Order: sequence, then structure tokens, then C-alpha cells
Amino acid sequence: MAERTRGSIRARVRAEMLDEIKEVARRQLAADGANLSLRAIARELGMVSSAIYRYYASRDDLLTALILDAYNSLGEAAEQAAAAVPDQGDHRGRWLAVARAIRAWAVARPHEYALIYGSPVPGYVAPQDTVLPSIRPVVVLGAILEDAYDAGRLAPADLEEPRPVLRPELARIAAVVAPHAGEALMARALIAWTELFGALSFELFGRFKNTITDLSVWYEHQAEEMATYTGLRS
Amino acid sequence: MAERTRGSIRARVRAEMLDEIKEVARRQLAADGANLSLRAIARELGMVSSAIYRYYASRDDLLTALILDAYNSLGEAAEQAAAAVPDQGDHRGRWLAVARAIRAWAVARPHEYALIYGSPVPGYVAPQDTVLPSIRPVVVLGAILEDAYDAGRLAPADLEEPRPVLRPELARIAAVVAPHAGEALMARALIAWTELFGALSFELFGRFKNTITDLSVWYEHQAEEMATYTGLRS
DNA sequence: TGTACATCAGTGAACGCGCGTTCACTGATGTAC
DNA sequence: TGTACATCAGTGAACGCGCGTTCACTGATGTAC
Repeated sequence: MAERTRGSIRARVRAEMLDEIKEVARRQLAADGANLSLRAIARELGMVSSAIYRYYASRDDLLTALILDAYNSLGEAAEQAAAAVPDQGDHRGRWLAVARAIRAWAVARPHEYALIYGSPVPGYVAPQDTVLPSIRPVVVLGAILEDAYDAGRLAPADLEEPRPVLRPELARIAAVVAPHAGEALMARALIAWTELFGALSFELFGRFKNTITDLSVWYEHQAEEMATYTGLRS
Repeated sequence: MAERTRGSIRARVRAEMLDEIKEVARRQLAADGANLSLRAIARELGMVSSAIYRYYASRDDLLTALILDAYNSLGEAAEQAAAAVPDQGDHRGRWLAVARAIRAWAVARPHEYALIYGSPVPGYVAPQDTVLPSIRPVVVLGAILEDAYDAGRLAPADLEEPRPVLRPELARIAAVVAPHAGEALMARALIAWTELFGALSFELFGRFKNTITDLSVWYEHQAEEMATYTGLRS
């Protein structure tokens, strides 16, 4: 109780401030391209630059917080999209809904996408605790495949066993993501996953300039092809 | 002749200097992560920072030169790989050789890869003349598909027509890359292309840390799957 | 072949800017008795 | 309810650094006659 009373107001204000700093940081990333400047953030907040250090121990700490937030926010978007599709055996529909949600998230926050899926920030080393948040979308997609598999509705064409060297590693991933499905299906799922994020990177980093204009339809096409490739027939 | 004599020595020295600056820049990109600093380059060359301006009008100009070089060097690697496979109807083999060459190029120069396929450099706008060099690898892969198609050896499974909205754009790309193949095949080729570069980005940007260790074998598997998906049967 | 002139690579100082981080401090807000 | 003390957000100055770019200059190399 003493614990809860002590600082209950200060603690709330503090938490708001932690959030506000991140908000401003995100806005500036969006505006300036990609350079995160503590001084610029402090300026926008109307405080002196050293005041930021009451909230984040260093620039890297703030960056870590932003990266964690980005992973979690993408993970949540994926989870909500999966949950929003009624669970009536339409595995392909659920998978596609998640794929769509991932793109929607990325298109709305290209700079946060770049933070977690772009080229690494020079000099920055991600701490270990980004691992779990970072795999949330994979886990969501994996669970859908697992459901489909258990329902006997996962039937990829011409499924071949991947090379022996890869099997133990694929098995280890499958154990976390889709334990029943097995290595060969896991390999396909990973390839689909890779393709979708390749597509988003191409789109967001401007590689489709003057090539394909309706990128939303093109992504939808890719997602459907990848769903089929993974074995989710309609 | 006057033209050729004039500065023939100076011009040669100058050309060497232009190259050496780029060399040093590339080395520093590799070492420091991703920050290109004219002053640091000048320092390493033992000259004063303003001397660089005799060779490149600005930092952006140097960056453009590096990006152009990277595109051309990747394009050349792809072209040479294609040319090295004897033209005896082994289209799949040729396609895979090019895919392998692209990865080899990227793995050897991760920073140059990041320059052209990573998140955009803040504040930098690519000039128009990067377009042609940038599509050289696509053209190489397209030509192989075109050959295979003409030889009646391109037979993807379950080929479906992409949506009407996409067809004109796909047709426009096909016209440049593989005119006979048509839109549906072009769509598959683009997806395969996207997957391969997604795989490279995942690998080079560290997204497969602690997940798949033998990334060379994994890439090979992906390339084969994508070859099959595109319709190149063995 | 020799001289006058033009070209141009490289110098060194300076401008004006931005950055992350530290440190001793003030003053308001909360806590304990 | 009132007072003494501890906590902590925010200040302001400073350290030490790096950057891109400009500009007037020196001196060597090339060119034209």
C-alpha cells in the first residue's frame, strides 16, 4: 500500500512523460527520415536536453524502447486481426487477414517498420529481450497453420522434404511455432513469411517506384499466392 | 587529339583518385556501420577535407557514385553468372546460378547491399539514372525465363491469371524483361525475385540470428523452391 | 627549345551547425513523525 | 494538522567531439606560341 501510494501521482506523470518522449521521437523519425536526436526531442518538449536523462539513460535506451514498442504494436495488430476472423474453419481467410493487417501496420508507420526490418542502425546492438516480441507475428501465423493442419486442411502441392542439414533447425522453429506441422511445412511457412516481408521492404523502401502502382492489390495477390504455396487452399 | 592529349596524364591520375575515394568510402562504410563522412575519408587519404571537393561536388554526389557502382557491380555479377553456365537448355541451372551469384555478391558486401536494398538514407534522393543499372539483375533472370518459355520448358503448376487491375502493369514490366512470357508468369517471377531479396535482407540485417545457422543451404533451398514456383522444372 | 600563361590539385583557416553526456544546482512535490 | 527531511524533475553551463561546405591561397603541371 505504501508502495502504491508512494509516488502514485508522480509515477503516473512519469509514465506519461516516458510515453510522450517516445511519441515525439516517433514523430521526428517520421519527419526527418531516420535520425533520432535527443536534443531535438527535448527542444520539441520545451525542456533542456539533459532533462531527457531523467527518463532514458541514453540514446540507445530510448531506441530500444522504440524498437520494443514497434515489435509489440505489430504483434498486437497481427493478433487482433487473427482474433477478428470468426473461428469457423476458414484458416486461409484468417491467414490472409493477418497478412493484410501486417501491411496496414507497416504502411501506416514506415519509419517504425524500417526500425525493426530495415538496415541495422549503425552502432546499435539490440538487447536480448527483443526476441520474444519480435516473433509474435510469426507465432500468430504459425498457430493458424497448426489449426489448419490439425483440421486436415493444410495441403500444399508437391511438398518436398528440405535437405537434411536444415531439418533439425526447422524442427526447432516448428516446435515453437507449429509443433504438429513438421519441417517441410515449416520451410514453406518461412518462405511465405520472407516473401511478404520482402514485398513490404520493396514497397516501403521505394523499390517499386514507377513499376507497380497499386501496391495494395499487388500485395493481396502475393499474400494469396503465398497462402496457396503454404498449403492453405480456399 | 588535342582533346586526348590534354590532361591525358592528369586525367588518368584524376580517374584513379575518383576511384580511390570510392574505395576508401566503401571500406569505411564496412567498418563504421553506415555513416559516410567526407572528413573521415579525407583523413584516411592524408589530405585536407576540402580537397575531396575537387572530385565530388558534395556528399550526396559521392553517395550517388557509390550507389551506381553497387548496382552495376551486382548487375555484372548476375550477368557473368548467367554467361558462365553453358547454354544447353539447362534454364533452371542458369537461373539458380544467377540466384547464387546474387547472394555471393551481397554476402561479400553487406554494406553495399544495404546501400541499395536497405532503408533509404535520410535526406538522400536518388537521381533518375540509377534506374537502368538497378534492373540489370532482373533483366538477366527475365531473359532466362524468356529462353525457357521459348523452348517450351517453362511450366509452373496451377498458374492463375492475376487480377485485371494488375495486368497492364505486369504487361509493361514483361515487355522489358520477358516479352513472350506474359503477365501471369511475370507475376510469379516478381514474387520469386521478392522472396530472394527478402531472404537476403533477413540474412544480412540479422533477422535469422539464432534461428537458422546454415544460411547458405537455406538460401539454396529457397532459390530452388522459387525456381520451381516460377515454372523452371529440373 | 623556351617562355608566358592557364589550369587545377591540394592547403589551411574559418563558418556555423549539431550532437550525446556530465554535473552541480534549484525548487517543487511527496513522506514520516 | 504541522514540521523536517528525502526524493526527484528540470535547469543551465560546459566538455569535447564531429560534421559539410566555402574561400582565398600556393605551387606544380600542362598548353600555346
